[in-house]
Amino acid sequence: MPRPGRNTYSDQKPPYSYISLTAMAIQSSPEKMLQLSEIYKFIMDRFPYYRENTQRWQNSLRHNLSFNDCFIKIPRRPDQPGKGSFWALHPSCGDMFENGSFLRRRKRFKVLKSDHLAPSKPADAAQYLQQQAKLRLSALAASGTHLPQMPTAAYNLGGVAQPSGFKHPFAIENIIAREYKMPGGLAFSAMQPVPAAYPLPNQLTTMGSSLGTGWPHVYGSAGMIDSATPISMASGEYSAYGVPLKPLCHAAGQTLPAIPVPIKPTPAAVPALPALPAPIPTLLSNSPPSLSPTSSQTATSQSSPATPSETLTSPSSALHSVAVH
DNA sequence: GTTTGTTTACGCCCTT
DNA sequence: AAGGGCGTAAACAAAC
Repeated sequence: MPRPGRNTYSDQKPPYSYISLTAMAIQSSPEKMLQLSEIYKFIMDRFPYYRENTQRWQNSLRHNLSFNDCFIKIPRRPDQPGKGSFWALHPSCGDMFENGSFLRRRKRFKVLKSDHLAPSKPADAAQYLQQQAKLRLSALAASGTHLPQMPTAAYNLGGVAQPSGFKHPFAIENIIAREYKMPGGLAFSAMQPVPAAYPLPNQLTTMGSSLGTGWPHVYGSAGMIDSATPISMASGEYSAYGVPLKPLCHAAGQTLPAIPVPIKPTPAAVPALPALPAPIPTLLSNSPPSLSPTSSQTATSQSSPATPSETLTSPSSALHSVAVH
């Protein structure tokens, strides 16, 4: 394990799983979706450890992309040929990581494969999502229920803002933010890791939000994606994905209840999702689980039957996914 | 031929 | 000890 105060961290393996790294990469992108090669690049740019043995870890990473339901494959548009698809995070996978920490998942994110309530046609799916979202929003409005905790908030309808609460030091926004928020956009020197140590995983349970100010194993680079840049959701900037809803379902052949909503719908896809707010707030800006340190600890020590994934405000909540153990 | 994606298998480690 | 998460290897297929 990397130890604090050693400048060799930079070459040591980061304490993040491939799932975490991939999620970071995807979340750091303005469009919340990346091609495989871009994910590779993100990781290699930031984590020197992964500049070696690329065959090994990239194979593992691909395995994770395919194996884990939390990643969804978004096909290219027919008019934008190329190799490979785009990868995005499943809208409901936000609570995979405890307190937003990307060290180790609390539970594995799994999409239920049988859901007779879920529509099978893309058009139906859109309506289904829309309906569910409305229902849940209505329920919320009626009850005054508090908003959900985690990244599913990225799919908040109407851009309902969450108060900025406790952010786990290993949460995506913290991990990524530390880099590009360097004054003047300075990247870390390759041979001069930041002095402060990053917290060891086993320290997490006692860590406060003030910990982990340095990320010696993380380098910035010229190739960094500037996730701090305000995300333009102008429809004219929509890029590659045709977003036929069906192909979004992970694993061909599966009749998935989960219909990943394109984070940034193409004009072509908009008609299919008429009621979905086009600009979906970014995960980075909304992901912080509105957990106080106290509540997060509670969530940690006692996994209540009602998981945070069962949120009530977003279309994604209509996606019948569940964290299974 | 290379890259991308899927699947299976195995072992290690941690939590329960 | 059992179960689950994770990392790794490997085989295979499809797309480019």
